[in-house]
Amino acid sequence: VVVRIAPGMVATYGDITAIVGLEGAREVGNALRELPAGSDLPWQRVLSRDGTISTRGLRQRELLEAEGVAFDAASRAILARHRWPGPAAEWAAAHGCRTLPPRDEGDRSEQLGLF
DNA sequence: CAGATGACTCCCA
DNA sequence: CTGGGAGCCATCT
Repeated sequence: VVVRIAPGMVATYGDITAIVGLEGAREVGNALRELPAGSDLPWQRVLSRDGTISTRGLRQRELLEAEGVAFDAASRAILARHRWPGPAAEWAAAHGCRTLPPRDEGDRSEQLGLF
């Protein structure tokens, strides 16, 4: 599922668990922690519920900023703008996963850059 | 088997 | 908005 997250987009641990519909959010983190050093899997696109980074050091933030993800003053990724909507219905169905519930209008208008 | 831990979340004061 | 505390669950002592 993580591989499906497009560059510049992010998902929360909870999003991933909801999509796979099995483990608890912590297990997603546990799984990602086991990734080998040079993994090509976009692990950096998975964040905590509030958009903060759980890993230590600056590595994850650097990778995200490099692909265009913006952070606020409190070091939280701007979820309203970069949160991944979830897998397409067809893909989810084909892989035994669930889709994410639609997000509210406030977030949507942020994504469209309205002001 | 009891206890501690952690790349998690929620809820409440 | 913030901190604390309690659920949560697979792993590891």
